Amino acid sequence: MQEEYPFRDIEPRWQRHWREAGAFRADAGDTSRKFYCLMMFPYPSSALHVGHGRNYIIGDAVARYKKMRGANVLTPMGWDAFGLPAENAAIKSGVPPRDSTFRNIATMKRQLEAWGVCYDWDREVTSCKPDYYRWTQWFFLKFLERGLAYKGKAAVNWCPSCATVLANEQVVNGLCERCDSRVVARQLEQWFFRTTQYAQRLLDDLSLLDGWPERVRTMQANWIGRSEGTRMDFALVPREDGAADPCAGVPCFTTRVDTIYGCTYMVMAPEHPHLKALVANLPQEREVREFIARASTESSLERASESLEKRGVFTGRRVINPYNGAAIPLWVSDYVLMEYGTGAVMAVPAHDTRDWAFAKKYGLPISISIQNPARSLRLEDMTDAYAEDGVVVDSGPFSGLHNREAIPRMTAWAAEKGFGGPMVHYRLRDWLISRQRYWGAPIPVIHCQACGVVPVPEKDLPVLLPENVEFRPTGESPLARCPAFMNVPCPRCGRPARRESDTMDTFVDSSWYFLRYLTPRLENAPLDRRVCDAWMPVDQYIGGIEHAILHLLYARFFTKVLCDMGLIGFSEPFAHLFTQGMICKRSEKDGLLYKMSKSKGNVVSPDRLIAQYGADTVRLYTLFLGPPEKDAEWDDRGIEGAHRFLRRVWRRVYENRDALRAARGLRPDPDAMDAAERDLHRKTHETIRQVTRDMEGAFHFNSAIARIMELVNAMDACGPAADGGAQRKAVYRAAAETVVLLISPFAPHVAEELWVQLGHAPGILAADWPAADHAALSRDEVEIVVQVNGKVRGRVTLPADAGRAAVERAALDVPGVRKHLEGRTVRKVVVVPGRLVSIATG
RNA sequence: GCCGGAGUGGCGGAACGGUAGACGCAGCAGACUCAAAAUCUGCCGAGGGCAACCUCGUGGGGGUUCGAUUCCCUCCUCCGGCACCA
Repeated sequence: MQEEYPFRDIEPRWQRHWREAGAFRADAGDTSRKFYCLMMFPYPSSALHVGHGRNYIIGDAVARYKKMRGANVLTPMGWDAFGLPAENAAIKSGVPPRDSTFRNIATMKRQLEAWGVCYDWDREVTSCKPDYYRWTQWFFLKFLERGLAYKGKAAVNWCPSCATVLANEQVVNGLCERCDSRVVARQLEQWFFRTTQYAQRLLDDLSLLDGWPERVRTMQANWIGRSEGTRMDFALVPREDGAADPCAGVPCFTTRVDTIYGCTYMVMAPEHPHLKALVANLPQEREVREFIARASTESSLERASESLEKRGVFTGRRVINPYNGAAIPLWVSDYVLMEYGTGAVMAVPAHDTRDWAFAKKYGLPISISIQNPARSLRLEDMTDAYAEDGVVVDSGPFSGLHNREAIPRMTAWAAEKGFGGPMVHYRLRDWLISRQRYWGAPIPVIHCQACGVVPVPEKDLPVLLPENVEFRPTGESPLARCPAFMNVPCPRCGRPARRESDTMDTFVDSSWYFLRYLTPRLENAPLDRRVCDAWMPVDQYIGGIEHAILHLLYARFFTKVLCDMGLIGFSEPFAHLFTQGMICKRSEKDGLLYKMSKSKGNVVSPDRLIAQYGADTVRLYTLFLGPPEKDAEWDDRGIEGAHRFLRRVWRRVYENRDALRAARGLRPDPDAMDAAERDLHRKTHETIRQVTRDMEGAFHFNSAIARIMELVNAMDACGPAADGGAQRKAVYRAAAETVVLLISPFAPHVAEELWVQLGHAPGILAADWPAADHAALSRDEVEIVVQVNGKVRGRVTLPADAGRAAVERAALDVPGVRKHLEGRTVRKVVVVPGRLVSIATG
């Protein structure tokens, strides 16, 4: 054994040991004590930085801890390997996406290994490999069969500068994430998954996810955005010229039907499908068409900007308020959105702020139909809409009701009269999965002149991505310019046909990878239900908060669909979710804190730090930074402290090697200990208790590590002399072994090495996690704090079993306490056994 | 605007309603050393006092309690999510 901590020698050696021993290979057969520990699989972008590391280090610590607790742990890893960055790199550098992706995978795999993070690599999955995306395509076909996949026209995010569509998450505040150009809407034929069909179940089942952070559940609930209200049809006043209309009426949705008697006009979105027909050949047609044209050129950012005054024009048409029969004007304005509700709203300026502003601007009538509790609302005093609750007034048979009471009654009335009724609306929209991009799973359908959209027969899967494709960004999928790919006979009629050139959103790939890990090499099916049902749900899922909505919602949706199809027997994929905070780093330029990322140029590579300090130091520091669910600031100086600590642990074992060896087999005997030994013995077991609590609870590894540091500090106060007593050695050895065991999930290499140095067989993962001995936690004497009027005025040491009366008597007798009681009468004494006495004076 | 989360030393952060600041970083002093590094020891919220000690202190204000960083009300600030949502 060397005096200096030889991490450069230890770490590669143990990494090889774990790999060769298959230390992380799960026992596929026995799932009675199964623990599926999953980390979100990464996108293989160039290389990992220490910010990424947090995710893997947390997961590895959990997996190691669970193994020591005797669980059959499954920790697989794979690659979310399709995606835009590889393709953009190909446009820039000419390196094919496949090449750069596999090169990046090799780099990241090496980095993970150097970190000492272990996986069952036999189960590795790579979403861009045909044996994986074949099944992604298969799921698409199954969705298509069940009517859950469909093609429809939709507005997509279009970046004019990159000449491509962007995913929602690539649009930041209306700007392209990469080039900061304004994103505009474009109408394109797109493929969708019908997520809206599952909106209610996705919402309801959130209540089953009590192992999820509350905030993630809240975010999902907000995203689904269930809103209960009323639907009603406004009949059109027929045209004077007698011309026919495309529809009999205009449906609209409201959550405030109680205000309907105050409705003085109606507003349509510029994109409303019937709008142009409604104004055909009217004097207003020209103005309306100009308005529509102008609205269509605006970016969503411009349209949504609060500062922009809402504009609108009168359509020349009127509609009938179904409640009171009033004919009211129909306007078109950009403050109404086609994508929410029905694309038309009833406007109640007296009780809606936006309607108020619009009515004021265009001189539209305003009419009060809800009174405040004081019944003091007067139109001439109002400076804004009254949107609060109140009493319904001037509303026919509903006048006099409280507005909250009126809502169900008025809704029922709509149903009774047949012009509307209750309606539930969701903010959630169908999932747009088309991408006009090359580096994704091709959508497996064929377009035939005669037969229309024809699914690729299952036996022809996978639809392979062609190689040697040109990547010029033109807005059309690169696949469309690849004749060898595009031209195929129609599977139905045999005539020449063309393949779909869009590929699938990469979130489709990541919606089922956790199932593929369970039978990664299965050839005739994507999964095996028996194996899935035995291992699922994932016991602990660990990933970044940035996936709180998209990935986690899509994966839940997929799981429910697969469950409905009978492919699996459970409907929620992730029982416990842990979302770690981001690692940030202060910018050298402006001194501000930014998320560590390549684009911000503030990344810290693990490679150099591991070379200089070792993986255990980097791991320990990463976990010690702060509570893992919170963002943390990376400061290179702090890493010295972690290294110093490991060096100290190493040296303590080295310095005391003779005593430690001599104590093998000796058991600490509380009856034979002196006071210092008993303190260390107690500290050892207190540390076990506290660290175990941190591991089981909120994963507060930072405080777990602090506890272990305290134990090492305590060991220094009770060092064993080479010729010292047997008890001293035994207690010290027990403390040292405890440190090694407790530190092993965080700093596994040094723990493995010291475990062997302490005379154990290699393989600390097979050792039992220590258990706290309650007898060791007890004390003969306790220090009691004495408070007078809430302030600490003294302490007294008493036998632990002293009775209340004795404690109180002793407390009142402490000199510092007596001083503060002089001239006062004791009003009340509270005794907290073993802790304190609180005295209140009159 | 709505919904979450958070405000504690110079810094990261600890504290089942019970001694606020554990643990670490940075800093200061000392030991060892020719010297430095490493290591070890001590100090390290603010103010007052020769000292024993005293006062203040967990974003502000109020409340519950013998006792509040912790529970309740209210306000302020910051961060995150959603947002012309009808």
